[in-house]
Parts: sequence; structure tokens; C-alpha cells
Amino acid sequence: MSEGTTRDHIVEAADALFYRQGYEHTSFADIAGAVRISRGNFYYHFKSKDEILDAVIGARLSNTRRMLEQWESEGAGPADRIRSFIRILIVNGPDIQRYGCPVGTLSTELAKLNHASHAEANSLFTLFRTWLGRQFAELGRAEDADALAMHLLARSQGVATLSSAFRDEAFVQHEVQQMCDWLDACIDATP
Amino acid sequence: MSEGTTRDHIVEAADALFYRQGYEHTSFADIAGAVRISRGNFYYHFKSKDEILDAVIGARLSNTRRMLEQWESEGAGPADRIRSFIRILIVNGPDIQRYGCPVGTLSTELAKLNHASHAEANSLFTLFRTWLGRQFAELGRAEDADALAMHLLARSQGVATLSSAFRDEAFVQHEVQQMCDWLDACIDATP
DNA sequence: ATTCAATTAGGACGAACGTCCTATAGCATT
DNA sequence: AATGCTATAGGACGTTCGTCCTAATTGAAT
Repeated sequence: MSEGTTRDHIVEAADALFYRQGYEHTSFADIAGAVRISRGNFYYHFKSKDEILDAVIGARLSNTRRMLEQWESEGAGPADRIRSFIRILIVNGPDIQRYGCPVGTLSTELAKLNHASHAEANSLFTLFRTWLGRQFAELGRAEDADALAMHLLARSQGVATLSSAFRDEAFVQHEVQQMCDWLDACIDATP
Repeated sequence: MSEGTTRDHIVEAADALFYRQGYEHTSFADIAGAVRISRGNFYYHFKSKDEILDAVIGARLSNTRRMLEQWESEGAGPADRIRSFIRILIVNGPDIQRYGCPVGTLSTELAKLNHASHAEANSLFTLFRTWLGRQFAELGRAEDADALAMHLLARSQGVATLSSAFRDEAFVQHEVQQMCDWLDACIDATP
């Protein structure tokens, strides 16, 4: 929080608050308080709560794109990149245990609110989906790449949900191991 | 909504509204409006919003217990009972596609709200977990029955989440088939 | 120094919220 | 008929919400 424009600070604070408290449970006052600006100033930068939600989703999209590009540029093959994805559950373990997956929980909340930005939030899912699909295609599974991507996405989501419910770190470790084993079996089964 | 006490009607309406709109987004006025009683009458039966949440969780618990007992009394073996669990994703497909899994979404929401009844909501998860564990134990997998139960629970949760995000019925069908295949492989691998 | 647009502060607004209070209606039992 | 408890209705309350408005402050360009 040491540099960047006020607008960036707002988006950053809103991002964290939406994740930890949920979108609806976070008020303008919460965000303004976190950034230490007045509500009036806040409203100068964003005309509505929906507008800041779109900005947060946009920020998450670009952050995620940057992360995926970094995984690609690290030089490892598609299998290792997929393992990087699986390991999010470990790397972000404490946050996921407390607040769930930021992608899944936002999508679920907006779905129940029938919110107009539900589609925008789902584009985060799509980003992971297509990226994973590309990795599986590179592994030689172009035929069912998308199904494999969805399968892995679903398992990650499930583990995140139960991690948050039971706060059981060993369970997450065990499931991550199983997903890596499943990936290896995928590779072995590829012609 | 044709019989039962007013209290039952309230719990029934609140149950549906909490599922479809989320707990926080549902107001007293919403529930009172759905039951067609005044807010004052509502407050006669429940002194606070938290109180009705506990009642809703209690109702879901007993409804779930009844469902599990019915599956047991239907005479089929443990494998078929587990398949009944998996098939919830098909039977309740439309609802899950719109509102997600009632167990997972409530637990996630209460976790973010730091709500006191989060533990109560999780007892719904525990109910499924121990029941599934018992079925796997009966299948001869007493050693890792709980891990298998958690695995299946996680996969169901993940499929429910992505079903709600992408509204893709074919994906659900495909994943259900895979879970059934996984169950068969479990059985084959049992000594 | 003056101007002017960008930025910030702070309060006003109506609506909706959870909560609480009181009055009335229904309906048994005397 | 009178009583007393249960159930229902409807409004009052203080607070918080998202939104909007206006005035002050800043800082760069002239």
C-alpha cells in the first residue's frame, strides 16, 4: 500500500475485503476505512458498488494472467505447469482454509444474487479452464483436453470447499497428492 | 404449504430463501412475505435471524437424515447407496445448476461471515461424511473409509460449483459417470 | 499571482435492515 | 359472560446501507 494511485488502492482493498467478507457483506464504509479515505472521495473514483466489483474482477483477471504467464515462462513442461496449478491449494493453503477459493466463492455468491457481473466473474474460471486445456493439449491429450481441465478444476474447487469447512490440512495434502498421481496416470495413458 | 404449524411454514420458506438468495441477502421481510404473515408475527416465533438460521439447519439435518435412512432401507448394498449419493447431482441437477449445493454454499457463506452457526452448518457435511464412511467400511475399506468419503464429498462439491458457474449439464453427467467408475474401481481393488 | 481542473472531505438523503413494542383477534377453559 | 393464553398484526426505533451533493483543498499550467 506504499505506491500507486488512490484508485489502485481502492481496488486492492476491495479485492481483499470481497474475498474475506464476501461482496455483499462489504460496504463502502469498509473499503473507505481500509484505504483511509472518505466515502465522498471513494464515490469520486467509483460511481457504484457494481462498478468497483467489475474493477476487482478485472484486477483478478490480469493478476491471474500474469501468474499463468509466469508459470509458462519458468520453462518447465506442461505437466509441471499443471502441477503448479494443483499446488495453489498448498501455497495459498491458509487463505483457502479461511475464505475458500476466491474464484469459486465469488462466482457462487454472484450466482445467488443474480448479479449482472456473474458472467464476468466466471471468466476467471474460463481463464483457468482454457489455460489448463492448453496444457493438456500440449501433453498430447488434445481430444479430451477440455474435459480434463474441467475435471481438475472441479477437484480443486471441491478440495477448497472442504478445506474451508473442516480446516483439515492433512486432507488437502492428501488430495493434492492424489491429483498429482492422477496427472501422472494421465501422462502414462497417453499414446 | 397446505398444513403444519406457522413455525414450520416459516422454516420451510426460510430454508428455500436461504438456499436461493443466500442467508445474508434474505431479510425478515422476504420470509414474512413468502409465508404471508406480518413481521410482528414472525418475530413472535423467532427472536432473531440467527435463531431461524439454526432452525433451518436443524430442519436440513433431519431431512438429510431421513433421506439417508431411506437409502439404507431401500435394501441395496453399500455400493448402490453411494451411487444414490452421487446421483444427487443428477436428481437435483436444475437446483444445483442455479444455486449450487445447499450444504457447501451455506458453509462457505457462514465461514466468510465468521458466523457462530458455521459449526452447525458443517455438521451437515459431517453427516454425509460419516454416512459415506460407513458405506465404504461396509464395502471392506474400513482402513481408508473416511478418506474415501472425503474424496467423494470433495468431488461432488467441485462438480456442483462448476455446474453452477458454467451451467453445463453434459459436464455434470460426465463427472457423475467418472465418479461411478471410480467407485467400481474402488470395489475391484478391495481384497 | 491567478486560474482551473482534479481530487478529497464530509455531510444529507431516502430506503431497507434487524429489532422491539403494543394492541387486537382467536379460542379454549371457566 | 368472563378470563387468560396463544397467535397475529402493524407500526416505531435506531442503525446502516448505497447514493448523491456541495464545499474545500491541491497542484500544475498560465
